[in-house]
Amino acid sequence: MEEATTSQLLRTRREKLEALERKDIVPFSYGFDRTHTSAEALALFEQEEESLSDGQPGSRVRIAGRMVSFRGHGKSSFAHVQDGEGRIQIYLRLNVLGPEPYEHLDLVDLGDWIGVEGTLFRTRTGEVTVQAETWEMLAKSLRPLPLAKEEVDPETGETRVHSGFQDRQSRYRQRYADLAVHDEIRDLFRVRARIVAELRAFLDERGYLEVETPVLQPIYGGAAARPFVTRHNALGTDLYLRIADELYLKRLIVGGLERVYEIGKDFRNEGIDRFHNPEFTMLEFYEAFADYEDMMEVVEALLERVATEATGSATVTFQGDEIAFKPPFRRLPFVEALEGELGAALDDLTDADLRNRAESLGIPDLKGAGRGKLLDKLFDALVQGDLVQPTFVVDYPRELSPLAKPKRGQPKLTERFELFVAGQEVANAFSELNDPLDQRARFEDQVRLAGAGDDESHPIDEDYLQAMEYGMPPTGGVGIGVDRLVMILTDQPTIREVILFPILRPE
RNA sequence: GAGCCGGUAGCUCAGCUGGUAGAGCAACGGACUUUUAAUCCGUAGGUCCUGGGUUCGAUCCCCAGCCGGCUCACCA
Repeated sequence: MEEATTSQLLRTRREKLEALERKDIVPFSYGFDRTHTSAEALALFEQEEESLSDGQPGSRVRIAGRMVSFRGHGKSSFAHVQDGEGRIQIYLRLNVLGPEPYEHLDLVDLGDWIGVEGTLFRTRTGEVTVQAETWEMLAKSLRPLPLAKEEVDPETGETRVHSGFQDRQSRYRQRYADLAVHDEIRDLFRVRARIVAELRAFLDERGYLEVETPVLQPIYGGAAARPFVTRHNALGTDLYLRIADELYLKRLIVGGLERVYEIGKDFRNEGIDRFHNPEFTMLEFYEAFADYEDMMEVVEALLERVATEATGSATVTFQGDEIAFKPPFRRLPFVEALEGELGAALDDLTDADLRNRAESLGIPDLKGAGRGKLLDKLFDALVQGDLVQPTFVVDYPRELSPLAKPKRGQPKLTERFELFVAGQEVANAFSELNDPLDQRARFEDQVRLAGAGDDESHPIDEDYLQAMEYGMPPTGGVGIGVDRLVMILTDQPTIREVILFPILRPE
């Protein structure tokens, strides 16, 4: 890389760097005593302007940031400096700065970090600006940023972009440049942080304890997915990157931590598309003495609050659909929804009937699929996509839910719900199975499925069963896919837009 | 994994079924002390994704590969 940087643009910047050094100007400084952010400086002048007499300068400020535009006019120049809160214009005059410092502006490029000290004033065109008295180089940029140049059409108000940084691949691979150049991308990730902070605040207020459980696990479980495998050299053993936090969090419930939650990365060794990244952020929370009905209410309150705090409204627009996070959300029993689409009672349909229906819908890969998987596939194909408004699909078949308690009065079903929004699964929850004998039987069913070719079924976790044998209180548990929630709340079409560094094939 | 589309200057893109490339912005030199898409004059900048093939000649056509986008599949 070092030797390949022979392009004219890169060479020019190296030469400027060398010229700075020859003039004993430190190109990479050690700090800068900033007194105001750009936003603070602008606000300050707005506030003090009235009390200033004509021509009297405003307050003295020291601002710092990245130079993102420069307009030289001979003996004076204008530039914009961008910091974490926005941009502010600086005005540089030969007779204010002095000949040498003004000349040295020739060695500044767009993208350089500079610090400026000066007084605030308003230009003829009305922009609050820092009249620079001194400036210093904070960090030289040796590579041109793909800075866009925008013009707002005075008649239509439309913004025309003269150049920019559009290529998705480049944006994701060089997220630093994407962020440096796009205000809206920085804002997006601030909203994401706000969403996560609100999730925490909500749970903290309700007495949930935030915990951390292992990412490296000797046995994976808690979801149906293929894991990543890694190797611990000293132990001489394989470990799995977790596919869910579930089984460890429920061990903590056994231990008497009655409300726990974890926000962390899960890893699933599956395909990548606009709703799936191999590592993704999951929130799971568990509450002793609650059942899935209680958890639906918690989820409703949580989402209404997070949506409101993050976006200003409980109603958001996602890809053209208005989505209202207004409790109560619709409840739709799984079996009822599926029977409605199939036009028959599930009890009247054999596995072969279901398989035929699935095949006629063109659902592939049905080899080794048991009744549970067939039902699930049919649900995905027939029902899921229509669930645009927040909808709790409730009471899933037992075969699909090896960690959920049987439904009271309907033992073929479980007390489980998934929340669908915009046709996508956003949350998954149950009345947690706390009968260790039943749990062992469910695990054994899973092992049989694995034997039949289902490579996503659970292995038996003896330690988890042991924990449950000590006694696990009735518990409600919920998992929420944070990235998908962020997508919906920020109206982003792909999960990659809400993950700072999404997975790409290595270059 | 399959289908379709794409990869050309730092960025955004154009390039006629073939004659070894252009624009805007950015850059460089010059003029300009309140501009804001600054303006004006001038200059430079390319592994046309990679490797083969066809051809007198390939950014263009063919084959293979790499990377990406979209759709589908996979993903309780």
